[in-house]
Amino acid sequence: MAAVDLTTHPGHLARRLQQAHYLLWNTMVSEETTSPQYAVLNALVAEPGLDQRTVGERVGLDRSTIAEVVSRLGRRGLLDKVRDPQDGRRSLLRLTDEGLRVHRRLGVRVARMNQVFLAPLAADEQAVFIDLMRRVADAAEGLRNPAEPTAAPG
Amino acid sequence: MAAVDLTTHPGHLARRLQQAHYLLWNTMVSEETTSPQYAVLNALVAEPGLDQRTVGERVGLDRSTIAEVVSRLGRRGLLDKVRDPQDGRRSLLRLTDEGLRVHRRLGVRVARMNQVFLAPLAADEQAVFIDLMRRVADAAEGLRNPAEPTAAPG
DNA sequence: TCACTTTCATCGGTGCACTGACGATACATG
DNA sequence: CATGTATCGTCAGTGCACCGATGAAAGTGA
Repeated sequence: MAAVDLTTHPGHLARRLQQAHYLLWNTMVSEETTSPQYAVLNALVAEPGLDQRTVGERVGLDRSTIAEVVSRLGRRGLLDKVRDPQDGRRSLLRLTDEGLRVHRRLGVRVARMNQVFLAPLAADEQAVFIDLMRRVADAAEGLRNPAEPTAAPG
Repeated sequence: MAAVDLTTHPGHLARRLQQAHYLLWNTMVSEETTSPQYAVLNALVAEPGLDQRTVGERVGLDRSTIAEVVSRLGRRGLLDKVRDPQDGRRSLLRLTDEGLRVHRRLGVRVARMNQVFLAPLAADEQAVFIDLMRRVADAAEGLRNPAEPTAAPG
């Protein structure tokens, strides 16, 4: 009695979606470099020397998680980490040549995987899907950062 | 150079979506009972006495993960676990009264949270979103189970 | 009856993700 | 300069999610 159909629950679907993507990534992109790790590499390609916290913010990882991911990437020699001489609290990150190589090599496979992932949808549906996911994710993340008022608050 | 815009990558969005849902769940539904745990409770409300592996299949958890989730629920006294006398490999699961109570109590909050989660979308968009997520997730999971041919294959 | 194979649960290992607490550094005010 | 506040990184703890290996139980076939 009172059991619910979870296939209509967006949260449950989001979880299944993420798991499906995880598996697809493992088979089509890389078994060594995970999707969050690739996101970090990508952020540092765009902005070399960025500090750790900001990288985490860019890719959607909190401070604890970005610390672990960065630690793994550093252990594999894909990035260097140095204290900011201007601000001793910050860690500045920069890709090594090997990090750049890995990022470049994975790029093609990531694009292929995205195609396979979205293949069940028609082209116009794919665009709608991306848009809807982004709007929901943005809104939910906005609930967490409770305002960030540019103008003066009340 | 060659950095990519991750906000157009469905996998990255799926991860952010799942994280957003995780946070919303924690604040609006429960800090003790997680979303996967609720899914297990729900599956057992629908089919009491189901075996552990099938429950995992219903809610999208592999054998290792369902074992851990069931272990936590059992430790909290929300379900009972007994060996199948007909098949000594299987574990049969059944909710306790407390498990039923928790499931019933969370139902209302889950519905409220789903509304908040989907609030940024118009009503018709919400239906489309659910449909698209389900189709992508189903297809990707289908890639894993390599056929299950009902009729004779080629 | 005796292998062979399949299925289920468990265990160890890895990785992501959160919370809460901590120490170090920086900044802001008096 | 000293005190208080905010920020950054880390650590400990919990939970989900995967893989591969192992062992127990069941089924299959010679």
